[in-house]
Amino acid sequence: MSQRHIESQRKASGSGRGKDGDGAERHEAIYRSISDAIIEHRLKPGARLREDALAEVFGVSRTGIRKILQRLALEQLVTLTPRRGASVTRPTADEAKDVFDARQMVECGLMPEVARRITDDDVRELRDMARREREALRAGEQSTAIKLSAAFHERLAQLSGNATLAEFVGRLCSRSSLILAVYGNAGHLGCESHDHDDLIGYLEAGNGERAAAFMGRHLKAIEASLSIIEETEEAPDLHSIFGR
Amino acid sequence: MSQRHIESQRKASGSGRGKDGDGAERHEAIYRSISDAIIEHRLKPGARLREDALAEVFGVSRTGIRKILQRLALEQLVTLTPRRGASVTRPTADEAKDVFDARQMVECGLMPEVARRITDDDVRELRDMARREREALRAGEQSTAIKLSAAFHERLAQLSGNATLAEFVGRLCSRSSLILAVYGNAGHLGCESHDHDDLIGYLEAGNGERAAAFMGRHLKAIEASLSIIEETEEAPDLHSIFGR
DNA sequence: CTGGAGATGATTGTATACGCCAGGCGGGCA
DNA sequence: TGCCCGCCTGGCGTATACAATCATCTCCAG
Repeated sequence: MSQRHIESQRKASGSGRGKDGDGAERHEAIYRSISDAIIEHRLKPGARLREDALAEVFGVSRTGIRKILQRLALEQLVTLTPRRGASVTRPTADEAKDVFDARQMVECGLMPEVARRITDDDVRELRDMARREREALRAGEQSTAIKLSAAFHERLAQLSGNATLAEFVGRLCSRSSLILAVYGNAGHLGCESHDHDDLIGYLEAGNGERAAAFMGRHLKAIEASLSIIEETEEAPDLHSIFGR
Repeated sequence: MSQRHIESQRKASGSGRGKDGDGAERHEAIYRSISDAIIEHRLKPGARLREDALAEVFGVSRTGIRKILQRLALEQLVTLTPRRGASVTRPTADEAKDVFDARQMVECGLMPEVARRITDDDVRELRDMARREREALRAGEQSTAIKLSAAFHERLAQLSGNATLAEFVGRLCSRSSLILAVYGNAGHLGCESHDHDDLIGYLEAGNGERAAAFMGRHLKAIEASLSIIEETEEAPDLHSIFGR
């Protein structure tokens, strides 16, 4: 028992607490680690996630890993095939369309309410997020930029005051990140340079209609930038598709 | 090991298979059993769900029950408090508002697409569902009526062809059922008599706009029928609020 | 009589052990 | 030589055992 816990110490990067922490918090941290790795494309779609390996890396037993994996599966970030284990979800073209249609409906629909409720503090926060995203983009840190972009959209949804829809948008953004990993062009990242800044401007002016329309175009632009040309791929791709 | 499986036999109501089935299917069945019980108000908000008890009732070990409970928690049908176990979620007034706002946005937004895609077979199926719901209502079978009503809305969303949004609507409907259990008036059930039939009529005519507007009024009517007068209740209510 | 502290019991959280199934591989046969 | 069948191993699914924690009850002191 103790051996494992000792193992876990080396993983706890920066965590000063000597024991193994609260447990629940550790699981949350692990969940976020894996989730971030997927969203940032450090774990690519199709990558297999073996329970034993994850359990060893994070210094917990398979039980905890299984719980986390199931949560990720429910959010459709990983796919759980009955006796084959977990792997990072590889979205289909249909799913991609569904996700972006859903975002179109929900995120645009939320804009008027956001414009109505937004405060100066919120505007400041959003501008800061947009700035950091731009910086990451300019620095070539794609991983960070992708995560920040998703975070921006999610934060925006939260400002509507509807927690249920905000959570939904959060999930859609996560899945969008996966979709970008599969169908996105390398050089052409999700959100364009100052789209987000322009959007903030409309919201700050209280113009929900303009914001909604702009968000619509913004999402359409992202979707259009995807190259949804799936299937009919050669042997080497089969290799990666089937995970090994 | 075998003792437990023998125990499970008595539970498997009507299940002819001698062994313990596929396992995954059994879990799915248990999940649906609990989910249905909650949606049909046979398990009331606040009811505690002890793992041991459930494990014994369904003839599986706690491990499987935990998995199911966590899934239900992610769908917000049950609440998992850290070391206190699981209980049927008691929605707050804010959550109720969020859920109905979300339904307003998504379900109405879906109507045009549904009107565009609906087939004669779909219409037949929907009419049948509406008829069964009316019959259940007339027979005084509230549980059945509630479930059928939720199923109707979910099926409707599925007809849009967007699986992601359909799943979301399904969850919203489940939560709505919970909300009705807490804030609904006894005599005044969720969906009125032939609202659903009228809605089918608009869809069959391909009139998405009318259908969306009608759906909007339909949901508003349900929401308005709620008596969202929470808190400031006397001692006996405190008793039930805190679950024991 | 009341408030607090300790012990006890109940219940969840975690880890481990075992069984099963699928896929891979080697040998045998056509 | 090519195909098919059987074994074997790796990894998941489930159950059980253990440990930790919180609530409650009781007893004692003020």
